[in-house]
Amino acid sequence: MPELPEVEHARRCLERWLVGHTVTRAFSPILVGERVRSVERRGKWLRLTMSGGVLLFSHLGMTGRWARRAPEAPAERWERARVDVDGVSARYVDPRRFGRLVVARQDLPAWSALGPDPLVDGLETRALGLALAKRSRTVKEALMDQAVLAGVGNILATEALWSARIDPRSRTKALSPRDVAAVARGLRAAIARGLALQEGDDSSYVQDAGADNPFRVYGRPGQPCPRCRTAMKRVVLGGRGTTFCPGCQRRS
DNA sequence: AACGGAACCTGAAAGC
DNA sequence: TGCTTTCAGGTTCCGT
Repeated sequence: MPELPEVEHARRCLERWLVGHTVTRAFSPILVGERVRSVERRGKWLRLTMSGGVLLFSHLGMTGRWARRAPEAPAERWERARVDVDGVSARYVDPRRFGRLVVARQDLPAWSALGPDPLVDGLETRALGLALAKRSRTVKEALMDQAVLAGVGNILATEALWSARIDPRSRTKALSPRDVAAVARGLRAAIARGLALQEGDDSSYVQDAGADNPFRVYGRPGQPCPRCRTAMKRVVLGGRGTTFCPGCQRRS
């Protein structure tokens, strides 16, 4: 689930595997011979800074992940790229190919345009309220706007709005300061939960095919709301499936 | 400028 | 069983 928690986990993995080491082999010759200085994250983007100032941006799209392998290990199924240092090979695997890897000398526009990152910059209720108020769409769509808050995707938005008891179709303008505070709390909790799910020396998905859904609301239309037992509904907002409880999520 | 919708690509799960 | 449809954690482009 490449949303903020998964990407943060990927960041920590890449940092552990690569920082301080020199690239011995990579998908781009520009990277070979460079030492990896740092691995940063903003929203769903990763930025690796190399000793010579070269930058490597990585976005995991829908199905991307980084996996640690031995340099001599065969290519993974759907492996798209690799970055090797002494003894460690980081493999980029992405079945759907929505992810991106970009070598650049300057920050990408997509990176620079990101709004505040909840972990890097903190998630302030007041700033969130101001950003939301500028949009005239539904709260759910506004939360997923990367310029409002970097890193929030379909799952975090869905879970946070359920926590806040707010109907995802509510208009941002209609939210009270209390509502915004509740959304902020919901997001912080969802991010913390997401991070707690991450484990292992691999940025792969926690849930392999067939594993059970670790979320309370996301992906559970038709099931009883964990809070009030009303059957949860699925609607489409901004082209994305959205699950919510019509019983206890209020429309503002 | 802002919004909805299609496109990008591939696989898994559900439906018939 | 097998063929078809639907859906998927994200972004970007295009036409209105």
